[in-house]
Amino acid sequence: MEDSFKDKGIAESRETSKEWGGDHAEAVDPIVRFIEQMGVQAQGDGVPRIAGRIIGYFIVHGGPVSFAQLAQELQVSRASVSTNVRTLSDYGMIEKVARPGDRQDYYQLATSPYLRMIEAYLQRMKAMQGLLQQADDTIPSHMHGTHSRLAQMRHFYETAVQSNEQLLKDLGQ
Amino acid sequence: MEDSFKDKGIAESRETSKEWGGDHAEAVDPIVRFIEQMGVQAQGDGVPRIAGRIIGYFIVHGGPVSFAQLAQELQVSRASVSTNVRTLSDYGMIEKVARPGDRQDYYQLATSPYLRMIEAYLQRMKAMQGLLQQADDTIPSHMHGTHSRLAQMRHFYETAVQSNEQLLKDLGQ
DNA sequence: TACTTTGTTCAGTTATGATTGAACAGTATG
DNA sequence: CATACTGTTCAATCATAACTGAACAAAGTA
Repeated sequence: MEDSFKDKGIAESRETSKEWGGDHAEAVDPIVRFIEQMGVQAQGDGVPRIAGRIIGYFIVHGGPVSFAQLAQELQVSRASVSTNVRTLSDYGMIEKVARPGDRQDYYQLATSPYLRMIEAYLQRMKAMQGLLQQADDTIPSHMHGTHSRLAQMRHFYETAVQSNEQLLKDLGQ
Repeated sequence: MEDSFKDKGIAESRETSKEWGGDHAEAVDPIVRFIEQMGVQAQGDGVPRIAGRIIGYFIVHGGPVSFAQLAQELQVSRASVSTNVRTLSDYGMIEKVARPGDRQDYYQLATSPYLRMIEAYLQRMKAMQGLLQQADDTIPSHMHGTHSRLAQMRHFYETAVQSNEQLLKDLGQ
């Protein structure tokens, strides 16, 4: 771990903080706060909360982090760490790193974690394009209104895909 | 309704088609197929299935469609039509239209339904930017690694937001 | 060999949000 | 006025997916 706050974990901070039902505005550790917000944001984006929290954790503590550490600090089961870490790896947002003489798995943020998000976005748009193509091919051609609206929609996705592919290029590599 | 296929509804097509468990490749009406696929796609994008099906229905049958018609053709409760139609309206993807001498609510596809999708996307990205800003403001400044990663992430969202705002302009208006 | 550590898998639980039926309010129409 | 029609609201149900504990496999260590 590269930061000076060696072991400032979530679990720890939680223990020392007061009850949640407490009277008023709790002075929450900004780090815990950030990690939890990442979880919520992820949830809102249709991604598992834990995955979001893991990314948040990596943003805070960049360096290689062990599997066990994630489970402990984020207070989630090893099962959840396993599945979410795999998802995030498949996604290309984090990557496994080896540590000589240590049997544990270590992970760290990928070099360009965000590009992958765009790629996933692109992929969903392309799925939609396929769907539109198929509709265009199979729906009776005399339904002019339908085909015209399909064409309009296709144009939209065409443009959006191009724009995001450009963005991908602009973001380097 | 503008198309020649006056009343080719989903409900109807369903009734006449064979059982779902049937032996082999069912020859599904391409229109029904498209509408259902839109539902599935929507679901995958974190949008209620019914909302996706409604949009699909409007793409097929552009013209003003009545509230009751939606419930009937898509075979869903009026309650679901009510909530989803409201959501889609709020979103700006469809709009209510009046019909002289008819008490029912009619809806039609908005002029640029897709722009709104991008706008919603932009909004979520801006929420993330706010979150990052806050983290940057509150996390102790001596955590250099953290701030550096936050900066990197902020740069990403900066670029992505700009790109999508440009896309919005390109798509007219 | 027996024991520990580490990660995965899977069946079961829990949480969340979509969908519905029924009750309701408003409005027309006889 | 009574009745029918239209859309909304809300409590309850249902479906889906996140999350967990426990069993397990692999691989190290004693």
